Amino acid sequence: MVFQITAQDRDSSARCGILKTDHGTIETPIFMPVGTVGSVKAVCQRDLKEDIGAQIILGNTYHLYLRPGLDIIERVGGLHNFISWEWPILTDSGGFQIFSLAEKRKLTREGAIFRSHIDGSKHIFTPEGVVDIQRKIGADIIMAFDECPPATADYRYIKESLNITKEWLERGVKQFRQQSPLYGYSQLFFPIVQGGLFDDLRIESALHAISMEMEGYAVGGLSVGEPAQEMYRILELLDPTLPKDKPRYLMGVGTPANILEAIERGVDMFDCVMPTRNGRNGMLFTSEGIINIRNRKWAQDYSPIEKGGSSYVDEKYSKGYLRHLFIAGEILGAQIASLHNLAFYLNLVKEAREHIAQGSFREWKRGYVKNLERRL
RNA sequence: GUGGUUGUAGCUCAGCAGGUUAGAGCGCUAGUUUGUGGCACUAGAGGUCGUGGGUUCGAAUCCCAUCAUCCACC
Repeated sequence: MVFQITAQDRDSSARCGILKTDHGTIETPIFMPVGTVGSVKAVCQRDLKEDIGAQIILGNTYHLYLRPGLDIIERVGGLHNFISWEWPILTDSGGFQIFSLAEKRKLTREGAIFRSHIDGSKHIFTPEGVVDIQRKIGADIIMAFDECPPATADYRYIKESLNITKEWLERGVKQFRQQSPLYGYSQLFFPIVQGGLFDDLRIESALHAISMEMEGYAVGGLSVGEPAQEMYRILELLDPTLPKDKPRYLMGVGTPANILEAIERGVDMFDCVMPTRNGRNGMLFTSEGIINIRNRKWAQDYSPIEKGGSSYVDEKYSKGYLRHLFIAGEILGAQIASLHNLAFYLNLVKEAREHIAQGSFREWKRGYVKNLERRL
């Protein structure tokens, strides 16, 4: 049993759980900071762990495979050792990258042929190969290699794509079962549910994924441009279909409101570049709403970034100082904003956990969401 | 004092054999960002072209004067 439900909300599908890995347990619902190339951009590992309490971070198969390369990671005993992060890591398979690098890729049944964005060299990813790569990277949770079609794709395209994703999943699972971990700790394998915005394809994909009997399931292909309501609809559709006793991971989502709405619909795990990417560009998530710290109105605001915020930077530095750092192009600005935003996200899911445990999740969420998207 | 140089957006400059609403970079103002090719991207504001005359259908552009600037020589 790697996943245990510890609390179930009365009037929604929201629940709390504990996901066990050999690098530590993860309390769900959880937000996982994205560390694509072995670094959560602009945030050092000590701050991630000791200051804001990150429990698990992401790496990316596509990026790590290209740079620094597997031999370098393998020789030091895996990504944890390489990047000095001794807690859980999940690696995305690179399916999304192949999709977002559309001009340079070529999909075949065998796999995806693509060119490196770094040096133009040609590579092929197969479902088996991607499992092997993630074994070498040594992630605690490894993801199936899927095709992530655009939101605008029509039924026929999505159906075709799903056939490939299903076949690739079976091959990936087979490979995963045949190979053992390389570094003495166990690894989990999560299939990815696709199917676009079409109910029958989503259900088909979910049932197929469930038949693999893995320890957790991901929902992919959402938040790729469709309205949020569509995403919520799909989650509601999948909620009764996916096994209750396994963690559900909604890939790439999202805004604070997206996350709370998804938690209500039974999702346990999230990742998103938004807190770090937007943070680097001067956008801050606060309990009062969203602020663009570069705006002139903050120039002489000497109040803390966020009073009572959960990172030390929140009270240590003023908005006016942070604005100055951004206007001056100082790297410290990106560091402070990234840490603040991640702290906000991690605190968001922490509060969600507390309210689920207390049975007050829905009322709390309703009030909270109103403020969240407000622009200050 | 004499000869020459240069004055165009907040800054640095382009435009000058005369011709529609004078441009660029940076800066400034605001917006975008959802399994990270991003200290990125998009948009906007801002100029009596030193000043005053003149030539011309038409002047940032040609002529004269003047002011400022820098250089060289007395």
